[in-house]
Amino acid sequence: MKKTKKIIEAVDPSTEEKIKNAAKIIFHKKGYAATRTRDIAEEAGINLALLNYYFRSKEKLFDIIIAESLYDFRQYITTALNDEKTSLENKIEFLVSNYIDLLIHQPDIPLFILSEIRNNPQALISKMNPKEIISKSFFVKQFQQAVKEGKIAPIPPLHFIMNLIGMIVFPFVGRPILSHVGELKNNDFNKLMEQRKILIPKWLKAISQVK
Amino acid sequence: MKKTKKIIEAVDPSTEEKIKNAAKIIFHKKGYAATRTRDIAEEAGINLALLNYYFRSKEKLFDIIIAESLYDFRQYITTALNDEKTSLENKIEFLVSNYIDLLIHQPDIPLFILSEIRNNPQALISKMNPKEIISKSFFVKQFQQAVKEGKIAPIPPLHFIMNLIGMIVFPFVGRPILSHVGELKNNDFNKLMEQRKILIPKWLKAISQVK
DNA sequence: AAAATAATTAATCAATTGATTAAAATATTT
DNA sequence: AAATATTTTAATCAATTGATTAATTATTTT
Repeated sequence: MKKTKKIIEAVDPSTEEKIKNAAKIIFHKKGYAATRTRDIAEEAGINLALLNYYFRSKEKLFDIIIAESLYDFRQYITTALNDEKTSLENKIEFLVSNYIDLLIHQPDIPLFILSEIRNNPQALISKMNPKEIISKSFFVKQFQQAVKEGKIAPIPPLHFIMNLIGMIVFPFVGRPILSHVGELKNNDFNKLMEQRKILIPKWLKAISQVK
Repeated sequence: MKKTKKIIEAVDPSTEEKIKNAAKIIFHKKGYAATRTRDIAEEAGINLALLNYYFRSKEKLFDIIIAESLYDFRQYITTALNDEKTSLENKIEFLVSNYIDLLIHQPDIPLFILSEIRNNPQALISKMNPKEIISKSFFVKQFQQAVKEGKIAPIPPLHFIMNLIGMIVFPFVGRPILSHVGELKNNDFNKLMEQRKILIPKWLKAISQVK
């Protein structure tokens, strides 16, 4: 890393990648404050000094990890919300299904992002810029059109968003409690989430008829 | 605190209370790991040593705070779920309304509990013992009866619980994002939550008809 | 092969932080 | 009022932790 960045990445990204992968695991699981750089080094199987050698500081490494997490998080929403070819219903089905898939593979992302936002709301929110994602989306245009046509009850759209995201995300955030209540094994939980891929769109449809 | 505990509490609880109140604010806002005992002392306006004088350690103080938070959290559910006089519908209305009231006054509780559970799942879950609360509740008996009678679609009850708690809790957990998306002022958010007191029971009813 | 560059390690530093101590101030008891 | 007990404070300690340094090993370039 001393002279040119390009050379390192071309030559041998393995150490750098090892650190990033380890950092992602630990940061996601414990959050910024509870994470020790020594934990990351141990998880990565490298000397502690290498962490600073490649990433300068804990904070800079963290910034990279959370930026990538936010990117994943955004990507699944934006692509789903902006397909101009699909109907409103299809969009919801697509969004729910993709989102649950992401969370099955990276279940710690929501609580990680939400608790880091708590510590530093402005910075992180401006990075994910959710207002623009949603308000400028093709989805919202279709939604407003559906309200106009009387196909959807005229409640504030934010309620719909809360219900949509909440029904997807909350099970993952509350997973330890829910697994305990339902005596779920690892796989049982995922099965329930697979069911929700089908059910949530139906539920949202039913909800949108309530006045 | 040196000799008899009773005397202190009787004589002057104010310092002890100041510390507890400050600890609650800081722990709720930042979580255990990110909280410095010095932050608590400053918030309470007392000398740092007094924290250890009254509570021995950061961890013991934290245990007290989270135990009380869990107690509040439980209390609102258990009382609502176990009134044998009310109907299923009334119980849900009552639960939703009470719960939202609690969260309007203590909006940091859910994310606080959820992120601390992430760090120490077994200990905290055994303290709140959600399985017993729910499975032994009168509510569940009524719910199962309603399914039998065909009044509710026969989906796993856990889905219903996820939706119920998720619709109540998620807005508070995702509040910074949602407020940004909806350009909400402090009071706007609370107004939406007041609306949800009425809407969530209706939505749950609509959902329970979906098959 | 020699020189130069990059990666890795062990040792150490400095700041932070939870906790303690001994003395001072305040309140209570006799 | 004197003696005793309790509360509060300033100073300090010891462990943790993010970060650096200087020396060593590995790799690349000439």
